[in-house]
Amino acid sequence: MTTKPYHHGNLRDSLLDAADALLAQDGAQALTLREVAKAAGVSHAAPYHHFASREQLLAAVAARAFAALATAMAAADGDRARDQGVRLMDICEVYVEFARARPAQFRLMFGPMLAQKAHYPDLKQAAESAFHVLVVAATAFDAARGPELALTGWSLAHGLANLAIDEAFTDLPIAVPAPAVLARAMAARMLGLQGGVDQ
Amino acid sequence: MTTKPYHHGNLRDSLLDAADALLAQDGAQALTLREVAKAAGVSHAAPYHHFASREQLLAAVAARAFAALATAMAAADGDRARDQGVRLMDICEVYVEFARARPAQFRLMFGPMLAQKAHYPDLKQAAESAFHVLVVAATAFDAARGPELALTGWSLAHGLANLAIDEAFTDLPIAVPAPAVLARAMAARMLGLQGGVDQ
DNA sequence: ACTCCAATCTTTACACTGGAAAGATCTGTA
DNA sequence: TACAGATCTTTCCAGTGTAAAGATTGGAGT
Repeated sequence: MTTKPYHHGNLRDSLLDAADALLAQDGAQALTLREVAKAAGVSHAAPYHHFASREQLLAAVAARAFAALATAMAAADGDRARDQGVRLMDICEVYVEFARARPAQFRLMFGPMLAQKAHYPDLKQAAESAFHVLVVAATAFDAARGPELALTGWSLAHGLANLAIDEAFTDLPIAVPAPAVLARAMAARMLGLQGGVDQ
Repeated sequence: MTTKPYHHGNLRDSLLDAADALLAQDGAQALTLREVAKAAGVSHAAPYHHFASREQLLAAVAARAFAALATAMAAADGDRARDQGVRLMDICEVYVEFARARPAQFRLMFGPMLAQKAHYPDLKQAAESAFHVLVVAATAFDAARGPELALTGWSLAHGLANLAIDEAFTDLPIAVPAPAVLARAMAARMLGLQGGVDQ
């Protein structure tokens, strides 16, 4: 039998992984440092040697999630052969689907807990690198209106993503298409292309 | 000297008021039931005779905030003489400005804490009544595309509001107009009107 | 090989939180 | 006036984040 070593060896990453897993189950609200520590197989105070506080741990988790989002958005933008407008629609769809696939992570990224991102430089930079993908794609579509399109597209995708995972669209007195469809339709309208959902 | 009565008399509302005030100061994260009780001048267990849990108290606060938002939106839509498109732009602007004026309340309304609104019927109804104002205004603007416009406008305003209070627009490598200006410009583009921010 | 230091992890302790339970006080109604 | 229910307080408990101090380990320099 292999006796457990005193030193974990890779505790920092293990804690982040454990927190990620627990997050998906119960949401950030119910995430406990002690549970994270237990899941990683260490004592409840061990995390403090890698993170100054519970918030810092969560900020690190959120930073990793932002990196994943940026990667997914960049992948959607990756196929340079396609039409530029389609690529922007793809980015919006990926954004919304990311939120729907990882609602707890998405809420953590933008939620009130880490609202003052200025306190977490790494987190802020990770968030900006994701936005940067959108700015570049929007500028490629229309150099003059690029920044405005990026802001509008971000707002659109962000609002849709939030409302979708909050289930604000369920039991509404009007017919609502699937989020992914909505994302493409809204993006198309924003770009001045045809392709509205109702035609 | 008037000795304090054993019965508070209007504790439920006082608790909601106190919670509202504390919310604006420190955010929902830091809001403590015991502080709320102290602010209302009662013992720390008194709130449990009016709210089953901390979450229920916060849900009630959020429901009141939704009612206030619906009122503000209805007021923006109130002047029936104006152009229908302008009224929709007004609603979007009011939505964003509400979030900026009461960020903590706004985050509470849509945040993860009360994500499963199905558990709080009053809250859900209050949220839907606010959305209803938008649906009616959008349908008045364009009967056929009303629902789609309402969903798009809501997503747009909601995303912009969230990003604005998260200060996601600060230190961005592009020039960003004031949120209220952005709200009007985005709404105008969505409606197919002129009035983009860059012209 | 030995020493010593710094990093890593554990143990112990504390203040604070949300909530349960039981008792005290008041208010309306018969 | 008696009493029943609503309202509020007191007391208590488990769980949480975090601080502090001690135990264990690996590695660098001699």
